[in-house]
Order: sequence, then structure tokens, then C-alpha cells
Amino acid sequence: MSPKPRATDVKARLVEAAIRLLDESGPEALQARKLAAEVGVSTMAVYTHFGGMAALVDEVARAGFVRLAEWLAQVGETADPVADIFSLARTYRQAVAEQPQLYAVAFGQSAPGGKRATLSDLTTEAGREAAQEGLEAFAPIVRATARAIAAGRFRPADEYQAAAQLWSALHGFVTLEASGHFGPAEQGIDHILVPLGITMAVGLGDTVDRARGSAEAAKAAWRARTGNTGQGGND
Amino acid sequence: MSPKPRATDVKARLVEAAIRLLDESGPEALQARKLAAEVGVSTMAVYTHFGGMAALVDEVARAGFVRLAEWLAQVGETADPVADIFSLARTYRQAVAEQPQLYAVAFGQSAPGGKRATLSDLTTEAGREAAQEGLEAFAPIVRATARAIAAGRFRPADEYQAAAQLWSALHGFVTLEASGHFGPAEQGIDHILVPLGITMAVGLGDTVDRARGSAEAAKAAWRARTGNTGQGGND
DNA sequence: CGATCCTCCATAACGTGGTTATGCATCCAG
DNA sequence: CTGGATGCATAACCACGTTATGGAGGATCG
Repeated sequence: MSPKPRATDVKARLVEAAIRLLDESGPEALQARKLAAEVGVSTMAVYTHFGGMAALVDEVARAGFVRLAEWLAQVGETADPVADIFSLARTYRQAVAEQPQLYAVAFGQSAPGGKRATLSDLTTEAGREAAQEGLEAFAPIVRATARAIAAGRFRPADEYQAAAQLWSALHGFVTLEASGHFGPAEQGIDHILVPLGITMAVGLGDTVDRARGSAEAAKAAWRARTGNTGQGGND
Repeated sequence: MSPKPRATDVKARLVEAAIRLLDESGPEALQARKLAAEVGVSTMAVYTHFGGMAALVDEVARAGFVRLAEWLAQVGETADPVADIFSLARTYRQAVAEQPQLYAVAFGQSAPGGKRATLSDLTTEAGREAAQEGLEAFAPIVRATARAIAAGRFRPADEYQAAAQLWSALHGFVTLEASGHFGPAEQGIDHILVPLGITMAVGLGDTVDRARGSAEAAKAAWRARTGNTGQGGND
């Protein structure tokens, strides 16, 4: 596709620098001059490749959703679909905890220049692509939900509608936690996120005991995978 | 309190103008020069009263939470606490639907100058006050949750923890809907928000039938109060 | 009752960051 | 070798947050 797959792929390097500076120094570091200096080019490169900072930010958002999709995609499917949902929730929360700035931009919580107001009024093509990636990132949740319905853990229901409920609850928790509304770091997982997951599972048709068991199974799997005390969110 | 309750209360008029311009023209309209011109003063007024745009934006956020608290506070308490929770959810969603820009700023989804990244690192006093108002705004949800527990509709549990779950689910839905991730306007209420509320109620201990009944009661009350077809979200 | 101070704000300027006009170098087509 | 197109450097323009300065008005005190 690109005629020059050189090491000097300025466009890709600008996005990489944007993501790195975003994590390191926050949204206010997303400036045309800083990015250009970081990559070693002039600010004009931003305009030849993106047309403006807004489109570059949209590209960063798209990269964030792609990264989130990769995180969620590598959560394997087990025989317990409800446990898989808990694992997806922990993974999603972990991804946001590790790169809060990136996902704040992706979900529009942080707008580095007043641009990128709400996803509603998207003008750039990269912005629409970002919204699309956002939907695709949650495909694993839809699949796990469908499997939970098929396995009789959840009541028969439209899988997209049920997954949208789970997505809402998960996204709400992560958003409020990242905003600092749930106090100090890690307690939110055990005190709110896991109980919330149990509530959702039971409300969708699971029994309390089986939901708790799936939550425990996911917690054990998480501990085994991350190797720490099982809280999950750290860095 | 204030020595001069004149009609020329510049500070209050600046906040009013900010909220109005925010609704009309979006976050990028929140500029010192525009606000000053709107009120008929110079930009210095912003600095004598607030110290900078960041503090003014925090004040707008605080005003948003106060307004939200007023909305929720005027939802009366009935004999059915679960129905009250549905009414609070509809009211919350309605408030955000009517002034999406205001609540996007309040919840930090939109940062009109790169300022106000996450609520975590708040510097201004107004910002901390805004966070506090945000917590207080949800007091009605905590009370309704406590009443649902006391009435035996919800399993015995910590009311703050259960309310935090409800808050997460509600906030997540409203946020994703406002971001456009749930497609065209009104369908989200019947297709996702109400089923989500039923799921949460059942998960917290209610029966499916009673939860559905409460959802219907809240919908009927909403229809009676707003006088339209019952979808709730419009303007 | 005048002197002094303090609050509020207008004027004007500065610094920064997004954007654009212009031109040059490189590369490909012919 | 030539013409055009692409990618980017240089430099300037402009919008916006912020600040330095000073003046007008009222309040306080001698």
C-alpha cells in the first residue's frame, strides 16, 4: 500500500509519539510543535499527513480502541462464559488503568484542544473509524454473552442487548473510577466491580452461587496470569 | 453575603454565559474573550474572579452537578423504592440529554482547553467542590437504594456499595448513549436502560415480576409528568 | 471631610500553540 | 532531461490564555 515502508514513516511515528507523550505528560502534551520536535520534523508534517491536530487526535483515539480490542481479544474462552465475562471486565479495567490518558482521549473524556467534543458530531474520517473500532473492541463481550445464554447461565435474550447492558455497567465503573469518584485505587475492584458483575450476572439469569463461583474463577485465573496478589490494577 | 447584590454581578453572569454558550456552541465556545465580550467586560474579570479559565470551567462543572442534584432531588419518593430508582434513572438521563455539553464538562468528558484532565488531579478549589457536589447529587440514589433494602426488595447489603453499582450502570449507559455508541436517540431507553435497570434490580435481589412492575410504574409516572409519549428523552 | 487603601476591571502587551503561505528538494513519468 | 507531484522546512499569521500596568470607585480611617 504505502510506496515507502521506510524507517522514516513520519505518519506512524507521529501517532506513536503522540501516544507516548500522552501517557507521559497528559493531554496537554498533545501539541503539534511538541510532536513534530519529538519525531524530528516540522509541524507541517502534521498537516500533510492528517490535515490538522483534530484528525491526529482522532487517530490516537482509534489506536486506543485497537489496542483495547487486542487486550480483550487475547482473553481466551473457557468452559465458563460468565467467568470469561469477569475476565474481560478485569482486562478492560486493567487496560484503562495502565493507560488512562489514552482511553480518556479515546472515549472523549479529554479533549486536548477543545476539539473532539462528543463522538456524536464527528467530522474527520479517522473519528468515524475510531467509533467503529470502539464497537468492534467489544465483540468479545458480545460473544461471551451469547455463550452464557446458550449455556443456560443467562436467560434467553438478545445477545447484543444483554451485552450492551454489561458494557454500560463496565464502562460506567471504569469511567467513574478513572475520574476519581471511587476513592483510592484498588479497592474499587473487590468492592464495586466484582459485586457489580455478580449483580449483572444474577440479573441476567444466573444463580448467585454460580455467579460468585465464576467471579472467583476469574479472580484465580487473573492471579495466575498476572502473578501478583490478585488485585489486578497496578503498574 | 456578597456586599453588592447588584444586577452587575459579573462573576455569576460569567458562569451563566459560560453555561449558555456551552450549550449553544459547544466546548470550544468556552473562551475567556468570548465570555468577557458576552458579559460586556474585559478578560481581566475572569482573572479577578476565578484566577484563570480552568477555575471557571470547574465552576461550570460544579454548576452542572448542582443542577443535576436539583433534578434528582425533585423526584419524589413513593411507596415503591425500586420504581423511584427507575424514575431517578430516567431523570438523570433526561438531564444529560437536555444539556449534554454541560454534563460532558462536568464529568470531564470534554476539556475546553486541555485543562481539567481527570478529576484525579484537581488543583482548583472549585474543582474539588465540583467533585463533592457530584457525590452529593447522587444522594437520592443512595436513599432509594437503602429504602429498597429496607423494604426487602433488595438483598441486605451495604447501601453505598449497592448504590455505587447502580450509579456505575446508569452513568455508563448515559455516557455511551451521549457518545453516540448506542445509535439514534430514544431507542436506548426502552432497549437498554430499562432492561439494564431490571437486570440490576433482579441482581440486587428483586424478583423479575416486581422489577418489571416497578419499571412500568416509573414509565407511567414519567408519562404523566412529562405528558408525552413516554419515551422521556426529548427537547 | 479629605487621605489612603483596596477591590474591580480596562488597556495593552506577551507567550504559546494551531494553522497557513511559500518554496525547495526529491522522486517518478514521459 | 524535463514536468509534475509529493513531502516537508521556513516563516509568518492569528486566536487565545495570561499578565503587567494603571485608573476609577467605594470603603475605611485619621
